[in-house]
Amino acid sequence: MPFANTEIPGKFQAFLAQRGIRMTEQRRAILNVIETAKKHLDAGQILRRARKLDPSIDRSTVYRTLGLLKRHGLIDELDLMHLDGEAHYYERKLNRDHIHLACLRCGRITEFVSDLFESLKEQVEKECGYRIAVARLEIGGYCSKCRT
Amino acid sequence: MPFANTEIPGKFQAFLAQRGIRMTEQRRAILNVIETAKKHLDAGQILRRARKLDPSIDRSTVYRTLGLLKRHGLIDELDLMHLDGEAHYYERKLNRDHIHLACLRCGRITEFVSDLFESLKEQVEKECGYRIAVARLEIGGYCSKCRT
DNA sequence: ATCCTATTGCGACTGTGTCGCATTAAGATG
DNA sequence: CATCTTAATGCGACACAGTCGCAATAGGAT
Repeated sequence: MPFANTEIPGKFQAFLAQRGIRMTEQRRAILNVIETAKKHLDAGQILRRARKLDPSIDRSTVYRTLGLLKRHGLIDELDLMHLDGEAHYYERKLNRDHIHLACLRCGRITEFVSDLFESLKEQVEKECGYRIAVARLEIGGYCSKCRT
Repeated sequence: MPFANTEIPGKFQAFLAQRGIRMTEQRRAILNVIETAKKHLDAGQILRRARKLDPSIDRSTVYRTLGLLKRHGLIDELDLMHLDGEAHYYERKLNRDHIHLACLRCGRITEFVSDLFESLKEQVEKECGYRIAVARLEIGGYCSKCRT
């Protein structure tokens, strides 16, 4: 994922072990792919990369593992404005939420961290009485290079 | 859609006519459904309701019309955290953007308008050099009734 | 080494969304 | 009002994401 990888690889595995969740050959491969990815991947891409590490892996195992990681809050699911098909994209969840900007012309994805975003979430929790689990802000527009 | 319907029904039709876009029986039915909807509908629901007005309408016509309305910025496409399947939901685009809150337990959708959201978008445009076309903030969490 | 059970692969399935093509009908024109 | 052009439609077939039940497999605790 974007943002320099400051996480220790293997963090997922430790986290899951701590909860008594069984570690398998297939999960190791999938976790590895997600933890070392340098861009947002969809389920199909994760499958193809994981198969290079363990060719037997099935599509449904990827979906089941993504579900597991989502449930435990280790990854976030993104749409990235569906620039290319209907698939979802995944990224490691970091300490800090960030906004995703998708350029509707060149397709580049930019990430942006903002204190205003944090304040906005606080406002929502207070004024709407919500306990926020996931906050996804995705913006479609034109980047500085593509802006007419 | 939520937010009291302050729009004049038929606004879509006027807008499209002004651009020389052909008005058909089918489109009238679909526009009618979207303009009078009191909640967020997905393509399948729009199809079923439109068929009550004009039983001949085909699925692909609904998708093509939704595409048309999207391209002209008359509707917004939402995911609503995919609480129920993978479909997209649609709503009339209003003058003011709003945030969608989806309760992960009871499934209720709440809308929220915030000046902070507007400031955040301005910040993104300035600091990232983006021209924003669509901004979608969706929050999954637990509403005041469902919060444990 | 054994055993329990979580996890897997497989196959079949559902549902969303897309597309090409022949037909139909909007609505502009005279 | 009749004619004509072409945008829009219905149909069918398709691509692809994601899900699920079930029998077989393999973690890892004992």
